[in-house]
Amino acid sequence: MGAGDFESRWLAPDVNAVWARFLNVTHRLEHQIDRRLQDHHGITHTQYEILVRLADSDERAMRMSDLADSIVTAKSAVTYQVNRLSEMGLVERNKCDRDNRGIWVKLTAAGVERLEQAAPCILSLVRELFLDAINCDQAAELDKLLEIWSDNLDAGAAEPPAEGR
Amino acid sequence: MGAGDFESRWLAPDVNAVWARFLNVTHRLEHQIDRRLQDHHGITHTQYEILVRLADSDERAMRMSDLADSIVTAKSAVTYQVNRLSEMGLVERNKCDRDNRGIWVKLTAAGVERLEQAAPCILSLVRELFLDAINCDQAAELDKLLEIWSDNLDAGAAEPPAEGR
DNA sequence: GTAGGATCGTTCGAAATTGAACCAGCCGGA
DNA sequence: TCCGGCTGGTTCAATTTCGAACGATCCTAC
Repeated sequence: MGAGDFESRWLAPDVNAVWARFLNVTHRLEHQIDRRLQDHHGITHTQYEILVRLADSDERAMRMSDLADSIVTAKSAVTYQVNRLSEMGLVERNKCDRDNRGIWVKLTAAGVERLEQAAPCILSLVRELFLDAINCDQAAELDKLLEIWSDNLDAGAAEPPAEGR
Repeated sequence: MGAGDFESRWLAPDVNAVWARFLNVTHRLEHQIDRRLQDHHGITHTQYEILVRLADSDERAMRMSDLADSIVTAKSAVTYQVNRLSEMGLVERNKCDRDNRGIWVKLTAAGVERLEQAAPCILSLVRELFLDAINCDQAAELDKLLEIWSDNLDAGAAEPPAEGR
């Protein structure tokens, strides 16, 4: 249904309810995962995500800004967290060959080990809370939705000044 | 960068990928909304959520702890944000009749007004990014998923010490 | 070459979030 | 009545995040 402008009935019942539920669920999801990670593995969710992205990459290394894009945070937050991980010895900061201003963040052996401890625990939690209980059709549907949303977000980010506010 | 995985279906292969995508999408979604709110309406997403919950409630008022449950944050964060909103004159802190230790947070006229300015803008963004592009079937499917996840989260939160594995 | 603009990563100050400690008021049972 | 435990909210220090400003490097056009 197109029909863009409804009047000041800003609380169209469905939109608001679904959206509120969505926010509630995603927040609680992240909260539980974060807690598990901190209690059992001594790292935050953000730090865990960094380790995962590194482990998934060729050479187990990435540039700072790719890391910032991948996770979705400000660059300064990545600097902060990578320093923290470096202090813990889970990550190594090296110069980037191709680009002298770049930093090549690399997973250390200790980093791999820590991740191998944490990942099964977290993945099983993710399955338990998020994936196990939904069937294939729902999963396929979810995947479609994620793709659509992702495209929408790309488009939305591309047109910042667009149209009459 | 996704690959077409049709028959491997859903199970083992890419829990990680779907989960990563989910996180990425939700973070970007919140980020864009937050930005719009701050740029155009001078409040953060958290503050906006507080105003919305209040507006949805009878008497346009709520207890602090209900607010904390509704949004998903620590109680101290609610204290902080409600103070901030109170300084802005969008919200009023009163004693609670029934319970002397309670605080009755109430939307002011200015709060209603501010919300009525912001809400259409935000809801249309939510529709644009999140809802418009999915059809009724998908929306229904999503709603089911949200319910399942919500139940899972309730169950997961209920059993803190037990660990199957 | 070289100037101009974009990109990379850090630094800094301000804001937000968290968890633990804490006080005060509620509630149940002896 | 009184006493322990529970709940509602606040405070405080510590952590994390953000955005803007910055120096350095890359890149393209001239």
